[in-house]
Amino acid sequence: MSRAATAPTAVFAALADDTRWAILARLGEAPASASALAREFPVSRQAIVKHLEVLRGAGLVEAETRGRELVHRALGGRLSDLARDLDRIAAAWDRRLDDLKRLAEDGG
Amino acid sequence: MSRAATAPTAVFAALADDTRWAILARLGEAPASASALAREFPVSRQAIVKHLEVLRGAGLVEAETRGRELVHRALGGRLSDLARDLDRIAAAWDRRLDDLKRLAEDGG
DNA sequence: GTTTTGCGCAACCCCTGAGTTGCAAGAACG
DNA sequence: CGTTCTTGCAACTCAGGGGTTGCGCAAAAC
Repeated sequence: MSRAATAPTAVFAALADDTRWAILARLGEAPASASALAREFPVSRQAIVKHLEVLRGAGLVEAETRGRELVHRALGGRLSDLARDLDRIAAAWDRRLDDLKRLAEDGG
Repeated sequence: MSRAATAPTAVFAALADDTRWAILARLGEAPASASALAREFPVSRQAIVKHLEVLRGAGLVEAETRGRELVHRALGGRLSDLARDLDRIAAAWDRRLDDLKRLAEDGG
């Protein structure tokens, strides 16, 4: 229970960009290298590289050297962890909201 | 099935800021007005207002006029929807990864 | 061995967004 | 009515991040 369920803003920041999300989704279909992605996306290879670094930093992507290429693949683990946290947080909000409403009705 | 499970980057962007997340978490505990939040957080009221607008735009917060105050409260709905989507996406990634590995082993 | 092809580093541009201050207006309460 | 509290709009600053280009280098490919 030592996971940081308090402020997952770092992962959110990694997911908050459209290009980056597109790259991630693409890697979710099949692994690819930066150069390969640069051929598929309308941005430079360097832009792709930066995005991949961010994604790797957030634990959403893993890289492996294969030949002279650096192949990246999407990891579901971090994302499903996040999903679990978000669900718990959302439930807590709604529960507290209900408590407040109940108090107001009982008290009025 | 018309929900945009493809690119939830808008909601992510709303959640990607530490201050904004803190405000949202605070609203999850109990509703509050912008001025009230400005007294609790080390930023100006205007900054709070901007954050609240972003959160409202993302469907994470709802506002209601109460007396002369505008009271905001956190909504869990959007967040749990997002959690569901993320979980499905993560599962798809891992499934595809397994398929690829299986193919590689069978093929080799 | 020469020519691709892919990666890494660095410098640079530019726009967005977080934050600030200042001021005007309107509802609550004395 | 006057004061106070809260809200809203506007202009401004400033750092960070997405994107680009250029160059050098190493590993494959031929």
